[in-house]
Amino acid sequence: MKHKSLENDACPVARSLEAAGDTWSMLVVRDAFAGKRRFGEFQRSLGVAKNILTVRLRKLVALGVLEQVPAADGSAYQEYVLTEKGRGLFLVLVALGQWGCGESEFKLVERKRGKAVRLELRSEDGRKVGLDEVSLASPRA
Amino acid sequence: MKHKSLENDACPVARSLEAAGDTWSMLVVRDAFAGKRRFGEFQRSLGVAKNILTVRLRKLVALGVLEQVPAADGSAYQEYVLTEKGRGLFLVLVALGQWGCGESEFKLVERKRGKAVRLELRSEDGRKVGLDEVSLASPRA
DNA sequence: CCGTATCCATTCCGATACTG
DNA sequence: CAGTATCGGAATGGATACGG
Repeated sequence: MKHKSLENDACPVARSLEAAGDTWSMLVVRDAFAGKRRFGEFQRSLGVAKNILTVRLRKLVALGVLEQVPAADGSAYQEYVLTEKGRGLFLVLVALGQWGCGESEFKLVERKRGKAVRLELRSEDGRKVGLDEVSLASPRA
Repeated sequence: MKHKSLENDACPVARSLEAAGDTWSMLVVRDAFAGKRRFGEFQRSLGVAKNILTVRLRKLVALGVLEQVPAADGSAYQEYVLTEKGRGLFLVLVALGQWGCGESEFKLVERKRGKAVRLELRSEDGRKVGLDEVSLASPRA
């Protein structure tokens, strides 16, 4: 049977994995957040085969994470920039980064003041909430 | 060439994708957070082939996300439970869930008070920080 | 019930060559 | 530079059969 597409799964986590659930997509997004826009920039940064990159870029465009805009330098090519939806993946990226660093040495700073910023769970009234104090009431999670 | 392992990549995002960057691993983790522990529970919930599940469980154990413990019911089998490290993936799961729901209808509640909880960026002194106010100063991101 | 083993189809990925 | 085309090998996934 064909590999099940998660795109229409009831669980939002599963749906999100459509964009995050392969080796390269999130790394492309990471590079996009780092300001990369051109095919060659992604290709050299990631060391991915060009045909694979082509497919991934197309998929991210189809998912509405990236959009193609005419190159700023007047060349005949496209640049790939994050959409509003794509920028929403920032929290996912930060969560992955924090976890990969064991919760301590991940460097995320507020531009204006240069102070460290962290990802946290907060209740509606702004109180900090611990990982073990919450329950997931999401569909099929 | 062999598929590049991200395990030793300089970027923490890339390293985390070793655990999150395939179709099934994060869904297994999601189910583990939902209280599932047994091979068959995962298998029926995910509809994944048993051989693939075996491989994924082994990988998550090897990565220190899950650990095997003797079954509570005295059967000869194992149960798979989240380690401390594995529980750290909760923020990643929440980030994916929030994104999949377009930032609104994701249900995460504080157990004690039943109030909604959200994932946010906060500066060291507790101020809420917007997505566009921060910069990533992480290696290779 | 909990896996392991095997087989086969599909997909993914990397390398290379090629085009404009 | 920015892709497209093609190829082969590796990994992934599904189905099923089997054994503890």
